[in-house]
Amino acid sequence: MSRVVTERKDVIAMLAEIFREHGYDGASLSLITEKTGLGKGSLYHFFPGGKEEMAEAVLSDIAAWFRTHIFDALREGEDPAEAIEAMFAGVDSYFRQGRRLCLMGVIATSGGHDRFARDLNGYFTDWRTELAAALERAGAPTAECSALAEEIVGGIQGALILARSLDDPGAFGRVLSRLKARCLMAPAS
Amino acid sequence: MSRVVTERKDVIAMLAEIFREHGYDGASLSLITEKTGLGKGSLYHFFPGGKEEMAEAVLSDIAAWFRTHIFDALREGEDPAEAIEAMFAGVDSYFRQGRRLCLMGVIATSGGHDRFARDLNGYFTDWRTELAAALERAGAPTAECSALAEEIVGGIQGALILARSLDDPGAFGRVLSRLKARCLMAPAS
DNA sequence: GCATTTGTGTACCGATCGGTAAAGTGTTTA
DNA sequence: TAAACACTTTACCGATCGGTACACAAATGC
Repeated sequence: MSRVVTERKDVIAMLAEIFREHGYDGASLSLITEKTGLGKGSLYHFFPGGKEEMAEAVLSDIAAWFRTHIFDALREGEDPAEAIEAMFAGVDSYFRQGRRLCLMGVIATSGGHDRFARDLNGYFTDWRTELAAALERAGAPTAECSALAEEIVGGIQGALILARSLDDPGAFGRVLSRLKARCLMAPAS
Repeated sequence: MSRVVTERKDVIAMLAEIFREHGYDGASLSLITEKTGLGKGSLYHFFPGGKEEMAEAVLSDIAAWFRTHIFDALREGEDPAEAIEAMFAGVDSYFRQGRRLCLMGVIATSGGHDRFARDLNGYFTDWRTELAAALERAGAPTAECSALAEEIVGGIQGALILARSLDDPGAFGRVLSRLKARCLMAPAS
């Protein structure tokens, strides 16, 4: 049944926060052991590939979350406008109203981003593609959809950086609602 | 007169590219000595405070560039609309059409961002403030200006991350031109 | 000329880096 | 009950980390 000891998925969740907070290079093994409460032995038991496998596991975990909670809804939702609205709500919640960074963005600006280029590319490509398709289904002009999706996906990343840099999480929500307004406006245009 | 040997400002320019490319933690002293061609002795002669002073110098150098080339023009330009247009052109050029990351953004997503929080906050605060003021002078509705400026400054950061992650520098220019269009649209609304 | 400043190269420091090895502790299964 | 498995602890590895000390060379000032 439910065990008290730490399972792999719990470790991944903790690792995600550590990488988010300190970046890939900044997340040293000693920091990881300290924050997770797990010794190196346990860590290398779960992730024989070491730090790189840890980050890989976290990234693919995040990618899976977005796929099931955001992208799939955009693609399969009956009402595309509703799915887009749900996307904004989900994003706001996932990034804790601007208090949490996007690990994909963190890795993208990290030195060793080449190592994870495939994950990053897949994540942003999927998001852009699915959002563009949903926008079109919602009635936005075909020519507009791809560029608008690009603007929104990028805008979310930028808003997170802005909120963090200004030490003003509220900036995230403000930008988010403006981006959402653009979506609702597009079909009418 | 002009010397062949490396001057402090040349070192700062090289350091900027190294930090951009590898992040703060990823830019090791050995990497810095290799890329700059300067030994530790020279480095610590220019920057007695070590790596932290190097980053500090780079950040204040960047802040100064934006102040003189972007912010001042936004504030003092006779034609605010023209100054905004120049801002977009300057930004596109500065970030090499999306092939260069913003070091402020890189540091913001870096673990040791607390150390440079003041620089980051100043940079983004100034940009937002000056752009909002220019927008208002250009005829945008007062209530709109601050939020629009926030959206644009954030949008630029996000576009850089997107361009890097998608390995598609063109995405930067596309988002940039859409953001610019929003500025030109605002006064009319 | 000589002294001073400015810049450089080399060797070294302790601390920490990511990673390994292997003995030990449970818990599960046959 | 005993072998098998899952997980942890501890000690250790060589490499690299950021930083220091100091002798040394090149330019500069008088």
